[in-house]
Amino acid sequence: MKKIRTRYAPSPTGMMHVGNLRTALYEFLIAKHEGGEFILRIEDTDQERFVEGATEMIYRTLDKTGMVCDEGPDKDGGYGPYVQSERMKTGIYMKYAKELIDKGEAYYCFCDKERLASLKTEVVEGKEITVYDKHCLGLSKEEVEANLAAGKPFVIRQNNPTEGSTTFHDEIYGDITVENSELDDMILIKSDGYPTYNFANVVDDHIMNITHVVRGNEYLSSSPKYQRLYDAFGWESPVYVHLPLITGEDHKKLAKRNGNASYIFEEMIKNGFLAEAIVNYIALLGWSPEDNREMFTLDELIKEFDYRRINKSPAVFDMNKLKWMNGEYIKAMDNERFYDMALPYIRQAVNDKAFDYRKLAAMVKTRIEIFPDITALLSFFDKLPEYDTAMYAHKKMKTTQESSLEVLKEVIVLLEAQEDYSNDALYQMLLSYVEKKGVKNGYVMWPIRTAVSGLQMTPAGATEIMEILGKDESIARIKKGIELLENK
RNA sequence: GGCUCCAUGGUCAAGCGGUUAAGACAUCGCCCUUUCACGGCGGUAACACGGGUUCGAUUCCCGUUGGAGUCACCA
Repeated sequence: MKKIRTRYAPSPTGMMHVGNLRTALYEFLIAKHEGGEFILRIEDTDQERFVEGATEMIYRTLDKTGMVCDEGPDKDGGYGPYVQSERMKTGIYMKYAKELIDKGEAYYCFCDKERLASLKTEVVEGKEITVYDKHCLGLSKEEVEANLAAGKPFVIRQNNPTEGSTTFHDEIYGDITVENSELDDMILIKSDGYPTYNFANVVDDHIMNITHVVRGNEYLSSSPKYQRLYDAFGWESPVYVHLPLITGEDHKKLAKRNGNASYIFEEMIKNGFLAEAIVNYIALLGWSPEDNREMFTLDELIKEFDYRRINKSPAVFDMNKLKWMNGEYIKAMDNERFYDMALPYIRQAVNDKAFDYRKLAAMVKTRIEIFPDITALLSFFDKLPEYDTAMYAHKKMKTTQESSLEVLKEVIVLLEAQEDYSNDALYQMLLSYVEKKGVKNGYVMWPIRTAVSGLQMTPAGATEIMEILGKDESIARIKKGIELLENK
């Protein structure tokens, strides 16, 4: 069997969102699952939309996610160049377009904007629908020559039949047939000499020996036109794998432009998501393994990924579930790596106060989903928040404001006498107090924790917090609590 | 609007003619606990509708409805 070759062919026109990333991932997995090759090709045929730095960002993203390509602009595998603007300089697109003209499968078109505008027949949902009328197909050879000689601007259009139908086969969606009369004579070569995406794509995929064309299903309805191109050239068509769309909460396709920044990969990384978690999550958007497994490393995905199990229906991107998964990755993370990643957030939360950062890191590790969660969890260490004394009353702990005041007053004496402020020592000390008093742990711990944190919930128990805070600050906070309760 | 595709809980998703219709997130409750979290246990919640085919349809076919995609000298 032929070695599988897939390609990721982004256009450097901006940010990469999770939809693009998922396409790249599936292309990567399909190839790697069968020991094939994954190729990166930059499709920069739109000179107007080109964005400076977009190509570098694509490299960074692939690098960060571990999708190493076998061939690409910086890794020649004998099929280069891998950037379409460079390929164009070799003249291949024009050469192939002319071959099509010779075969009668394409033709020169000299129609100007005005004439094209007059063709616009209707407006649907704000979009103008134009169907080209094959006007220039009727030009004689002499007229074409004369126009060319006069330097008149031209485009080259595909010449599609007006009768019959075209069918192509997709691995996920099966056979898809479209009436040829529905096929517009799309432009192959633009008036600036650049090929359109449609044309460059087919030519390059063929020349580069791409065996599996994997792309989003927004291309499904135009695929018959690509199929006609393969047929016109007499080329064997590739295996098509169209992927179900990923949508936002609104069930609409993720758009790169005017899209929601929260779906852009780099933004997500900035916002505290892990690349591994994102990759794992999007792998499951449109595909599922044979068993019920959900947690996969990239290598495990390569092993398990069978593209025949790809879904047909679109999938809503669920930020909630990604957060959950991110939390799972954080919990499973190596402590050192977690510490390094958490440190900036910890320092920010405690305003660079001289606490034991490692202990703080250990406290929050199992309690966060994304790194910025750290701030809200730890900022009380920096500054005791204002709080309502009603918090001292807790039904389950059997505490009231009065009982809390009593406990705090008794305990502050013990705490002042206490020298060892380690968690264990404090806990033992308080436990013996609890025992002497003949109450439940929470009866004592709850008011202390409240006084020392001012919060309903904290990432640690009372004694752990005091250990971090140290003797002076702990006592100051408890005194403050006593004061509040006395003056309520 | 034409064309194309899709249709299992709020979301992801298993199922591929006979099942008590899995599992995960979210949600709710209980247990554990120095609060919360973690962890454990459990609950609520789905085959869009109507016709066929069949002994039997979530599963196959047709239609309806609903949703999405597309209709550029953008990719």
